[in-house]
Amino acid sequence: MSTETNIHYESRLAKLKTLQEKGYNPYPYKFEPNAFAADLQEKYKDLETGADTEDRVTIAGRAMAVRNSGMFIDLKDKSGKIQVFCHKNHLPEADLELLKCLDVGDIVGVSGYIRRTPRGELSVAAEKFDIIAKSLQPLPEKFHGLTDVEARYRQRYVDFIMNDDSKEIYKKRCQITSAIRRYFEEHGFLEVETPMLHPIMGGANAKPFITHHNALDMDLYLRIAPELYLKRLIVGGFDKVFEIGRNFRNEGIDKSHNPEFTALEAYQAYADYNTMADLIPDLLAYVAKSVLGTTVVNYNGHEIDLGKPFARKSIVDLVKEYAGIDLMQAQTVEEAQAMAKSAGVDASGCTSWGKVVQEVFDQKVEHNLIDPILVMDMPKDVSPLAKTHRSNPRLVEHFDAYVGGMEMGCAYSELSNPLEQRQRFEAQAAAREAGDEEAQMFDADFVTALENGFPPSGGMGMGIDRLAIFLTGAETIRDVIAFPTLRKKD
RNA sequence: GGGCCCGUAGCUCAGUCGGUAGAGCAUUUGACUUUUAAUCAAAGGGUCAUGGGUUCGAAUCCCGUCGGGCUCACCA
Repeated sequence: MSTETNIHYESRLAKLKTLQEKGYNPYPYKFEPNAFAADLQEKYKDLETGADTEDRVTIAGRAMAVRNSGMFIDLKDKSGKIQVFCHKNHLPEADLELLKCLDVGDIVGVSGYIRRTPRGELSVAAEKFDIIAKSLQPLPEKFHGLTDVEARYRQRYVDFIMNDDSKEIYKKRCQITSAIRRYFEEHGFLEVETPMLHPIMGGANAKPFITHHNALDMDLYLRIAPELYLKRLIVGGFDKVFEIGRNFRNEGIDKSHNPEFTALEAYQAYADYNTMADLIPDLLAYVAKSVLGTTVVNYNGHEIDLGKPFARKSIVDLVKEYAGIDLMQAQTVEEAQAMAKSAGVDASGCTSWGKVVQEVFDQKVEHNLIDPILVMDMPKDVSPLAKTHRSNPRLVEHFDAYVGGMEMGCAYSELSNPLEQRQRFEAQAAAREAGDEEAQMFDADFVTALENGFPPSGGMGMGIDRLAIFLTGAETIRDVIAFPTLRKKD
């Protein structure tokens, strides 16, 4: 961990003072480059070794390496890297003096002409050199870089400076969000914002963060999902809406879970989950194509083509296929648990038929779902906000989308009957009463909203961080979040 | 939260059986000057995460605490 008292800091501070004593400001207001490293590398890729040009450019970036006492500087800007060549023959005396105060990590601005050195390195031969941000902290060693996992996340800016992979993954993640926005806007959806402070938590089963509003003297939950508010907008006549935003869940942290994560939810009136079953694969293919340039994704050694139609199978059929038991034959929890046991799954903790189905699915099926698939028709009791299945009252019209063995998103035919919604909430409240901390709370105003007339609608949700993991091949959710949650250091 | 493992210089890492704290890069000084992890010479840099214990003596052994990793549970 860097401190303010190490020898590097002292040395850099002394150089900063030297600069200031000379009347030089190493923290100017503005500097305008007119070229970027990657563009220059491309434009001059055929320039012969040893050749000079008359072409003059101004570039700016971080000095990543300094050789021969400043004669050669590797400059890195947002686009890439280019060498700066500082020779006394082309540089004013004052600028040569500046080089004595240059450290690796400083941000510099350089004007000069393009040449390719005899060793074949495209360079800007400096005719004007400036330090435009003096860095007081040493950069990690150039060869190994910053590899300490903790340091990488605690000082993510250093990680991004040193590790191009980290930067590339985060950049792609941002492009994914952008592509999702574009997709929905192109399809007539309105991007909306709904509260993150909820008086009643709803829309998902999860443990919440609780905070307090002083003036109202009221506890509030950081939202676990925006669903119930987005549906209120559908009632209000916004027929196609989507929201991209943070959800907060007070649960464990691991490779695929961060306490705050970004979710997409979209709702479309006069549609059902079949509409969403068409939309989700289309969306995923669009995003992959936008960000990766192809629908074919290599993930964990598997080649997955998001451009092909997604399989659709019911969860009960999948359980039958992978666990060899037909849970539709079980009428009670006990029968279902017995069947689960015969398939080697301990479902003794499950309090309902649906939870047994879910448990067997989690243990026997989920990890096998590498190719994209929509797992259709969930048990009713695990999904209190979806419409009862039109052909089976034990199920709801709810599917989960799996890609690469990860649950990527879900969709429902949204429950629109206020009376049924009230009953489902009552069942959840009873489960909550019985000790199920994650059962949903009764939201009376939401029921009132439905009583005002909620059109038949399809809705979907997707975890953007997980999608980013899948599309970038990131090893952990921390790599697709700029500043992942960490324990306080002190 | 449970189990296992880790924490030594700014960074990347050695440190044997418990016996004076090490290297490379980085820094400083000097040399060199069309280098590519530039090179050469020299110097400086440490509360060995932290607090206790055992011991003549602890980076090393034991216990607590803090932080991290893996994993299980919970979960998207």
